[in-house]
Amino acid sequence: MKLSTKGRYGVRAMFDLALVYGQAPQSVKCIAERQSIPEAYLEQLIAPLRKAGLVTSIRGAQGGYTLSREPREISVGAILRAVEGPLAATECITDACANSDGCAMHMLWQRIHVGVNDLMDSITLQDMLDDVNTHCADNRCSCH
Amino acid sequence: MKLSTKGRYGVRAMFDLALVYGQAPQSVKCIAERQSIPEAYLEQLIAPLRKAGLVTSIRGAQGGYTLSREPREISVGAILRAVEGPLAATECITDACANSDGCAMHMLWQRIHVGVNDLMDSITLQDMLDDVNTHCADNRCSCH
DNA sequence: ATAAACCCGATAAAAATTGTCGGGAATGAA
DNA sequence: TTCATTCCCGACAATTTTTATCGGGTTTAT
Repeated sequence: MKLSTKGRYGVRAMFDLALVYGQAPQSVKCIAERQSIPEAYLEQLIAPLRKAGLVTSIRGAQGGYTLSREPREISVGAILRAVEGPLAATECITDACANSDGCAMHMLWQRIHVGVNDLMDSITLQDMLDDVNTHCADNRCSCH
Repeated sequence: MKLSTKGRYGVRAMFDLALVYGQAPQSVKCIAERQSIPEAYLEQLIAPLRKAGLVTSIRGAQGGYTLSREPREISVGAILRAVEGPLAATECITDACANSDGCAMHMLWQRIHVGVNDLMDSITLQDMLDDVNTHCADNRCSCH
């Protein structure tokens, strides 16, 4: 139950885009530089974010990425699922489970799965922007 | 954010012990057989459980392991932390974070860390035993 | 045209996970 | 006492996942 750099990079990149929401598209290069993420790696991570419909790409010179909807409508859960796959899942959850009829183990994994997803979905990029305005002197600070 | 087999095996072994709480100690061999876990691997997983004070070992013939306290007092969170290390942690959480003063990223990881740990700590082995009695025809069923 | 930038698939290095193995130490029972 | 059982410990090996890197193709503003 840890967060991989994949997940952390993904959220940081999306938060970076949230900070300039409504402005010009941001190139992978710029995001990577600001967030100290290897450029080629971030490029890989942003692909699933696009496929999940979380960012919109604009190709060609002066192109880049923007959030595809308001920060309020993008949850951390959606970002993590896009880059990391199902959260807190076991085979019990993703595939069919032979003993799904009341099995204590199955019920446990289910409970954890739902709990973790609810938690992640309850936090949006807008919440993070609000945190910045309320608590943060420097918008550009970034924990790795 | 997935559960490794380490974590799943750990919980299953502890649940197996909970089912016979108050009875004779269970050998690693028996637990491993019942739960279809490689014996030598389970032996490795049970060591940290003992070091965390969750199980008590009895050495020698007819020895084995028992829960070191009531199922009600052992949470899934405690089990997972024992075998997998800190849950949902980033360096921000475990180590000191240079930008811990109000950084939006740090606040996010902190929120997730607390949320996940609260969730895991809110479920005990007794809760699972109750599930068995309420919903489960066969006590021995086990999702992998 | 040209440079900027997205897009895609293959590959490689590093780390973590998932085991396996051999032998030592404690203990109950014959 | 002797023996089988069982916990205990450290080292090692196989596999998988993570974390990248690279080369080349496509699109588009200037």
